[in-house]
Amino acid sequence: MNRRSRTALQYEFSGCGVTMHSTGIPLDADLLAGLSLFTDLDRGQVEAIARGGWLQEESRATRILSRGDYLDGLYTVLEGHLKLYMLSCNGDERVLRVLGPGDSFGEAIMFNSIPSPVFVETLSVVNLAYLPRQVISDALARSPDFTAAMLRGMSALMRELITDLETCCLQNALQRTVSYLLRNAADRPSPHLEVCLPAPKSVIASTLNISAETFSRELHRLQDEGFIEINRRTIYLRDRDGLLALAEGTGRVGAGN
Amino acid sequence: MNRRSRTALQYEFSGCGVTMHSTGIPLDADLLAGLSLFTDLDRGQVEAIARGGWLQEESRATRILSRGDYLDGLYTVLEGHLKLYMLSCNGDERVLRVLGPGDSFGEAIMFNSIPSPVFVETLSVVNLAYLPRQVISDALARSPDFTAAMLRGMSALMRELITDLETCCLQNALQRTVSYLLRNAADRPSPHLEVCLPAPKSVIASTLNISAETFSRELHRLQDEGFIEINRRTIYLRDRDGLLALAEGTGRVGAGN
DNA sequence: GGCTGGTTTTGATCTGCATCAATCCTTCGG
DNA sequence: CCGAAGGATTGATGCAGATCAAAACCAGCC
Repeated sequence: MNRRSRTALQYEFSGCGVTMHSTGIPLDADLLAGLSLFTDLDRGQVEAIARGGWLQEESRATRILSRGDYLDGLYTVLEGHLKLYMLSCNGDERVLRVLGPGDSFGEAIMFNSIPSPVFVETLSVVNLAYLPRQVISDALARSPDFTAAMLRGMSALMRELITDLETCCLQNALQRTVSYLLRNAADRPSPHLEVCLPAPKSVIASTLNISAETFSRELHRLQDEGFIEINRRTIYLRDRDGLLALAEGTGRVGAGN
Repeated sequence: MNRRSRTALQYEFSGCGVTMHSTGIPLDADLLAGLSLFTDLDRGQVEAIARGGWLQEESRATRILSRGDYLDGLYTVLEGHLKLYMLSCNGDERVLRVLGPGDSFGEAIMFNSIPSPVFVETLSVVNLAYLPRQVISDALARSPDFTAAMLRGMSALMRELITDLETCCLQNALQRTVSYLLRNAADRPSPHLEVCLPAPKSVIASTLNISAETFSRELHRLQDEGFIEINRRTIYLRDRDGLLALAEGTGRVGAGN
């Protein structure tokens, strides 16, 4: 079950200097400058950050961070996708979120020097920028804009976590299913009301914290009532307003009796 | 359900000879300096912050913040306790956390200029420091230590939210109860294994996402098995290792048959 | 075609916890 | 001392969703 893999921690112990590591691949400052966290920085500062960090290329299904790990820096995703998840004591996996380019992780662990509460694993080939704590601290001290961007980013994350908690604590299985559909249909242009599940139904169910069976049942219940139409992994929304009402808890769906 | 109460208790004290801001009562810099957020600041900076903000005295059961509200500053608790909670569509209350002296709220709303996803209400008479955004921004720009403290605080909050998610998604009622006890006993010096609940049991139960009845039952089950001892709102941990095992899922507790 | 491995569906059953309801136990004010 | 009003406890009952089990579906592949 535990696929062993090399993590960034290897670098931390490889040398005693804070500045450059012979093991690290240099970062491209242009790449960094495009990320929202760094847009407010001037060129020189981005270059300083790029010099202080390094690129990490990871293959698919590599564990980057385990529960309990410490981190003396943070990661920013340059390319690819990762999942951030927790494990229950009996091995159930609960995916918290999927990270993509521009997302960061490790801030909370770094700033507070606490062990990671979560696992992070690649879902594809991934390019990461690793930025040691000192580099971040320097940038914070030098640029109020960077500080503001950092605080905004963490605030946004907190907001998402609260939404997750809300979803998982005070919505039932039907509402969670409907919310998911609406959330992911919203990405598409307005009349194009279809959702293509990016993963097996069992994985989607896991992110909604319901069993695959229940997820299937709820979807088919929605289909029977004419709210949606299911075709393999593509789901067509036929009655968006009805679905919205269901998500709010104001709508009604047949009890199946 | 909504107990209306006066939000302007402050005026009773307005005649004490201190000149008033039109907006509020001046803050005591000494009080602020004692809070973890401000310990790293030098005296002059704390005084500047105190001058920029003001004291807000609130009576019990007063709503400070509602879902959807915007906030152009943040609150720090000086005295008393508040609950930060969400409401489901059918009116069920889910308490996210209980705030006490030294805790802050509103950062995420302020830094990101988003409407509040949560409600905040006093559980007792409460003294709050309100600090406008500009005051905080100035302090951040002036003091890297303050920035660091702020980031640490937000990181700690995020950590707690993740723990909450973990608690509520992959632990059962007994484990949640035990985890709560262990988490809050850890604060105290090592041999002093007692937990004093900062709020009525029903509020604590809500933060654990279980009903008050279930919470009571689990506590008494633990007491019957000799793991803890209950005395009003104080709970003595008698078998910490046993409790740890229970939280991990490796321990066993009598099924009551 | 038939075989294999993975995903989805469907039905039957089980169970943890909520909910409802009654009682008891504290404060606290008069 | 009584009575009222919140908590806290305890028991009885119900239900949403998990779990178990089996079938159906759906590739790809020899």
